Amino acid sequence: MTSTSRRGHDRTEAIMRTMLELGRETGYARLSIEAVARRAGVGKHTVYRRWTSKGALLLDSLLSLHRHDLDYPDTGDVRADLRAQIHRVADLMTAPPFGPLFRALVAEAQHDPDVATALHAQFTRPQEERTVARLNTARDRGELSPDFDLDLAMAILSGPLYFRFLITREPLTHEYVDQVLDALFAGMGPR
Amino acid sequence: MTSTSRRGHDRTEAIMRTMLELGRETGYARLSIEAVARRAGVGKHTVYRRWTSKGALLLDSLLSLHRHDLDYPDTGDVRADLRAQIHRVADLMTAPPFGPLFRALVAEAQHDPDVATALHAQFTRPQEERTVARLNTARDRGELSPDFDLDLAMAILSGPLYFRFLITREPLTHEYVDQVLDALFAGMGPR
DNA sequence: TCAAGTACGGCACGTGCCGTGCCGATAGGA
DNA sequence: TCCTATCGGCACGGCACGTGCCGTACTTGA
Repeated sequence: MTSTSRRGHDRTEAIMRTMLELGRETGYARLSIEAVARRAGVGKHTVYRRWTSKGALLLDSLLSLHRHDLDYPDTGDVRADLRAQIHRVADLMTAPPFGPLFRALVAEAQHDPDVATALHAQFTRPQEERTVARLNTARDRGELSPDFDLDLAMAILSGPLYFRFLITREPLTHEYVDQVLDALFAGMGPR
Repeated sequence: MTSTSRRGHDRTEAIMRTMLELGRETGYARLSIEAVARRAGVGKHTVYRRWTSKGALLLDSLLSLHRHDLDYPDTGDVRADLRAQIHRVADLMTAPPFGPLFRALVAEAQHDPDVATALHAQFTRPQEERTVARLNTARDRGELSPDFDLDLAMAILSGPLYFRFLITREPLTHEYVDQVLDALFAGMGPR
C-alpha cells in the first residue's frame, strides 16, 4: 500500500520504541542491539537492515520523540522570543527520556563520524538556523547592533548551555538561561 | 626507595605511554585494555590493579601529557591575559594527541559518572577556577563591571569553545576566540 | 487469485574483549 | 638472605558483535 509496507513500518516503530524503553530502564550506555532485538521480538537482521549502527538507531529514536516543532515564536520582541525558545530547549534537554538519550548520542558522535554528521544535519544545524533566522529578522528591525555576527550570537547562546549539560552537569535552569541572555545583550565591559 | 617502587612506577609509565601510542594509531575509540596490556608487554592485572576503567586510564594518560602548568599570565590587562590563555587552551585542544584523546574522554564521561567526576575535579574545575580567579583580580582593579557574575563570564568564554569542539567540530581558531572575547566585552544591544 | 519475491524470526557461528582466577617467576625491602 | 608483593602468562566463562542459513509469513504484481 504505502511505499514502505505496513509490516515494515510496524517493525521500525517497535524497535525504536523498545530502544527508548530499554534506555530508560537499563541506561543508555549499557544497551546492546542484541537486547533491543530480543525485547522487541525481532531478529537482529531486522535491526541491522534499517540502521548501520547503534548510534544511528539512537538518533532516529530520539527524533521520533520530539515531533512537535521547535520553531521560534515571533512576538516582535527578540529577547522574549529567544528566552521562551531556549527555555523550551533547556526543559527538553533536562527531562528524561530525551536528556540522557541526547547526552549518550553526543557521546556516540564523538567517535562515530557518521553519527556526528547525521546528528548535526538533523538536529543541531536546523536548531542553529532557526536561531540565526530569528536574530536576522530582529536585526532587520533594528533590535540588534547591525555589525554583530549572528552565528557568534548563536554560539554564545548555545555554548554555555551545552557546557553545563555536558561538562559541569549542573541543571539547566531558566535562571541560568536568563543570565546568559542578559549578559549577551548587556555586555561585560566597565560602565 | 620511593613510596611506590621503581618497578611499579616504570610499569605505570609504560602503560600510559602505550595508551597514547595506541590511541594515535588505532583511534581512541577502538582501544581495548587488552590491546594496551599486550603492546606494553604487561599482564592485564597490572592494568586493572592501577585503574578501575578504561576512562580512568585515559584521564591519567591525558594528564601526563600537559604537565606544563596552564596558569594565567597577569600583565595587568585582563583581556590580553584571557586572550593569551584561551589561545593556548584552543591550541592544546586542537593538536593531536591531546585533542582527539580529550574528545574521547569527554564522551566517556557522558556514561561513566566516575570518569565525569574525576575529569571535572582534575581538569575542568581547576581551569574554571583559574579563569574566575583572574577575572576576580581584574574586577578588584576596576577593569570589569562590578556586578557581572564571574562564573557566568567563565561559562560564556568556555561554552562556545566546547560547543565548537564537541558539537559543530569546526576548528578552534584564534580568530574565533577573539570574536567571543570581543562579544563578551562589548555586548550585543543596539548602539 | 495465485505465483514470485521479499522480509521476517530463530538459530548458530567465529571473533574479540571483558574481568577474574591461578600459576610459577621475579625483584625489592627487612 | 629470606619474605612477600607484584609481576607476566595463560585460561576461563560470559557477552555482544556482525553475518550466514533455513524455513516461514507477508506483500506485491501479473
